[in-house]
Amino acid sequence: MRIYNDLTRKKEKLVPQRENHITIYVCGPTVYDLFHLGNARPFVIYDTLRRYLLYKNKEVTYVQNFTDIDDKMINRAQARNITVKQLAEEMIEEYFYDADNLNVMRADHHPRATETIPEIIEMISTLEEKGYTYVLNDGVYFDTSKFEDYGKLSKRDLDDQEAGARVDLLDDKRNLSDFVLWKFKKEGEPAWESPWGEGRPGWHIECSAMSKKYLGDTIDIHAGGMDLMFPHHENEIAQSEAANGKPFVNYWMHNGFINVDNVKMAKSGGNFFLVRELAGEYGYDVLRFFILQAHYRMPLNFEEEPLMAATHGWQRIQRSVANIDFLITNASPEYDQAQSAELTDYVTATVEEFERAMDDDLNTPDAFAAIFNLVRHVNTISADYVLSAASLQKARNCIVELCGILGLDAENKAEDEIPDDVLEQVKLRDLAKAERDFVTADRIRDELNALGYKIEDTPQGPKVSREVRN
RNA sequence: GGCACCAUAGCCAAGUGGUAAGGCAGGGGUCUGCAAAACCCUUAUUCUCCAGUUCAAAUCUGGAUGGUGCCUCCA
Repeated sequence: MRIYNDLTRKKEKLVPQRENHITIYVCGPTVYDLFHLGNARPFVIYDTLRRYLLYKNKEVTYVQNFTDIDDKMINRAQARNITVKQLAEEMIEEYFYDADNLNVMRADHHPRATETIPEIIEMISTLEEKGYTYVLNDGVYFDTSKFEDYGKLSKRDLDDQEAGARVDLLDDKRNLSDFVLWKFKKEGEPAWESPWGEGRPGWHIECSAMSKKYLGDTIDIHAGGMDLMFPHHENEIAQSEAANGKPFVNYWMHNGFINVDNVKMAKSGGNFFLVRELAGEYGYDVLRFFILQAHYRMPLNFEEEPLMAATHGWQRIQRSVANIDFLITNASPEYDQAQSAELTDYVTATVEEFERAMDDDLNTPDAFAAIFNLVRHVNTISADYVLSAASLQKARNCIVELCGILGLDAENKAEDEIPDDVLEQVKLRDLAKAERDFVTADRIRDELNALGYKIEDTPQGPKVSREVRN
C-alpha cells in the first residue's frame, strides 16, 4: 500500500517498523461539545484506513486520544457550572454515541490527557535536562531554536515566519514559535502537582506523551486534520524527537477540510453542522458514505445536493444487495453456466480493482466506483440471464464485504421483519391481480404503502420491503 | 509578509504522460395492467486561462487568474 506522506510530500510505500504490525495515532477531539461533520472526517477516514489494513491481515494498534483539559474545556465547564471532569465524561459519552453510529471502531486505546499527567511531566523533565526548555511567568516553554529540524513537516522557516508576523504575539518568548509545555495554575483552574509547581499540560505535549506511552518512541502513522500540521504536529515532532532522540513518526497523514460555501467548516466560524443533527436528517451511514466519496486529502464541500446524491447512491447499493438476495431465494437449478462463470470472474476483478484503489493512498472514490461497477453488472446480466445461486452469492458477499471495509453495512436488515398479516395482504393482492381486479390490487398496495411497506412486482413474484431511514 | 493547497460536465467527484472512472440530477427508451425497482441509450472532442516541453499533456515546466487554508484555538 502507498500512502501520501506529508513529511516528504510524496506517495510512499507503507513499510511498518514491524512486519505486519502498524501503529497508528490519530488526534482525537477536545471533548467540550458535540462534534460536527468536519470533525467527523478524520474519524471516518482513518477508521477506514484501519479497517482496510485489518482486511489485509495486518495487525493494527490504533490510538485516538481525548483532550480533556484546555482553555475551551475550562471555559465551557464554568459556563455550564459543572466541573471540567463532568464535562469531559458527558462529552466522551456523546462522542461515542455519534462515533459508534458512524461505525467508527473503538480505538485500542482512548487515552485522556488528564490520565497521562505523570508521563507528560516525565517528558517535560527530560526536555528540561536536555536544555530545551525555559521558564516564564506563566509556564514552562519549549525553545524551538534549540531543535534543529523545527519546521520540517510544515516546511516553515523560523526567520521567514517572524519577518511578517505580528510582534505582539511574541510576549516574552525567545522565539515566535516557542510554545508552552506546562501552564502554571490560575485561580479556579484544575491543576496537578509538578516539579515546576501546580499547573496543567500544554496542548501539544499531551499527544507526544500519549503516543509514547502506548506506541513507543517511533510510530508508523500519525494522522489528523490539515490544520493540525502547524503548529500542533510540528511541535509534537520537536518535543518527541528532542526528548526521545529518535524519529517520532514515519508517515504523517493529513485530511482536507469539509467546507461550507468553500469556507472551512469550524466551530469558531459558526458555519458548522453537528453530526448529531445531520444524522437525524440523512442517517449516519449516508454521512459516512458522503465523507468517503471524496478523496481524503481533497477539500469536500458540504451541500444539500451532494448529500442527497449520497443518499440515493448508497440506497442503490443496498437495494442491489436486497435484489440479489431475492434472486438467490428464488434461484432456479437451471441456470446459464457461461454467464454465471462470467459473474464470478467479474467479482474477482472487482476485488482487485477495489484493492488497487485502496492501495493507492486510500482512494475511496475509486473503490466505490469498483463497487458500483459490480452493482451495475450484476443488475444487467441478472435481468437477461438466469444465474446460479452460487455466483449470485459471491457477488452479494463481495458487495457486502467491500462496503464493510469502508465501514458501511449494505445488508438490508429490514427484509426479514415483514409480519405475517402483511404477507397475507400481499398474497391477496396477488390473487386480485391474477383475476385482473386491479382496483382491489391497487387498494391493497396503497394500504401497505401507508403502513410503510413497498411492493414491487418482479418476474419472480411480488417483492415486499420495508421503507426505512438510516 | 511567509508557507501550503485547490480549480475536471447541471451538481458531487476520480484520474497525474497515451487519448476523460463512478455517483446524483436531467432527457429518451425497454419492462409493467399501472407503479416500483432494474436495465439500455443520452449529457465534457474536453479538463480556469496563456505559453512551453513531448510523437503524445487534464496530467510535466513557466506564467496569469480565481478560491481556500495555516502562520492565534481549530479535524
